[in-house]
Amino acid sequence: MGDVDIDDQLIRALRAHGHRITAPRLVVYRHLRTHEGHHAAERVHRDLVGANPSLSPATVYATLDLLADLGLVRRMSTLRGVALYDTRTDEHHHLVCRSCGAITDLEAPVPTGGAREAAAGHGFRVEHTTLQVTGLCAACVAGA
Amino acid sequence: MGDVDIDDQLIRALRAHGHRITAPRLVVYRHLRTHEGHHAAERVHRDLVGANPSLSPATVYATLDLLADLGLVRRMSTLRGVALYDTRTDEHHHLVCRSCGAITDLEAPVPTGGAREAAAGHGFRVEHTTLQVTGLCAACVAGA
DNA sequence: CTTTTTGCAAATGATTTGCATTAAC
DNA sequence: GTTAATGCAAATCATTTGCAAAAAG
Repeated sequence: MGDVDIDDQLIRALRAHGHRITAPRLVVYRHLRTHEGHHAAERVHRDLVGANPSLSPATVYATLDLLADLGLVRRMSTLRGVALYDTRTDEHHHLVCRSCGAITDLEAPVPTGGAREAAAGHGFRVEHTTLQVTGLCAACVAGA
Repeated sequence: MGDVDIDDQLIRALRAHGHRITAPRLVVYRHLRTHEGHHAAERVHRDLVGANPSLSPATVYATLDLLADLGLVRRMSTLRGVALYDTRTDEHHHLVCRSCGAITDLEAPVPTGGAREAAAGHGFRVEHTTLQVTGLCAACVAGA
């Protein structure tokens, strides 16, 4: 996906929801789309402020939340403190190391039909499911 | 489980790992075992400080982490900010409302064999798996 | 006695907020 | 022109830390 396509995708989503197209939004979204993975707001700000000296942390925080609301990224659950935004919005799973905190994607089939049915039975409107696999990553098993 | 049994369970776990039996640890653990659910450290402190005026927040934080390390409770992933401790340590799943933030237990069969195999293939030592079902809870579907 | 644990107060660090200014539309 | 969005600084809030005093073993 080229920069023009990335911009287009964001612009369409913003327009569709009555939001304005602004420079910070384009900068943040381009950064995410060219660095797929799990992003902390503070880190995004640090990565971008060099080339965009006027970009404020508050704007990065607001922008990431907006992108999540637009469905362009996904706010992740984390074991501790910092909020993370996942550039992937498709169904996938996570390995979470309880020792070093590393979070990596896990590609595996996880039948969630039963869970979705049970959820619906409680009147819950399911939007997404993801399996969290916690334990020790290979590096931590070897090390500690 | 009576108070004596609760104390016994904690005392055994502490002894097994070379930790001391202390009043704050008994107080916190009794509270958790008599109020099953998802607990924030700050809330636990507020709930207990009335009857235990000298109990400090720092001790509650340390105690909850210790209980998690002992495997008596489980540190939960949350969408935002506050850390939660789950009194359940058995395999179960969570409904997470993205509107009101409510987290409720979900009883449903979720075959995780494929995920566990895939994790092991990456050298990951799996300790626990849990499905996060995100969306809108019944109340929020009705309300907003 | 020795070492861990506690409680307190201060520090930390991510995130949010208020508000005047700027930029979209 | 109007209104939303930005940037800045200050505020917030959960959590952690340093350290002397207290308690466990």
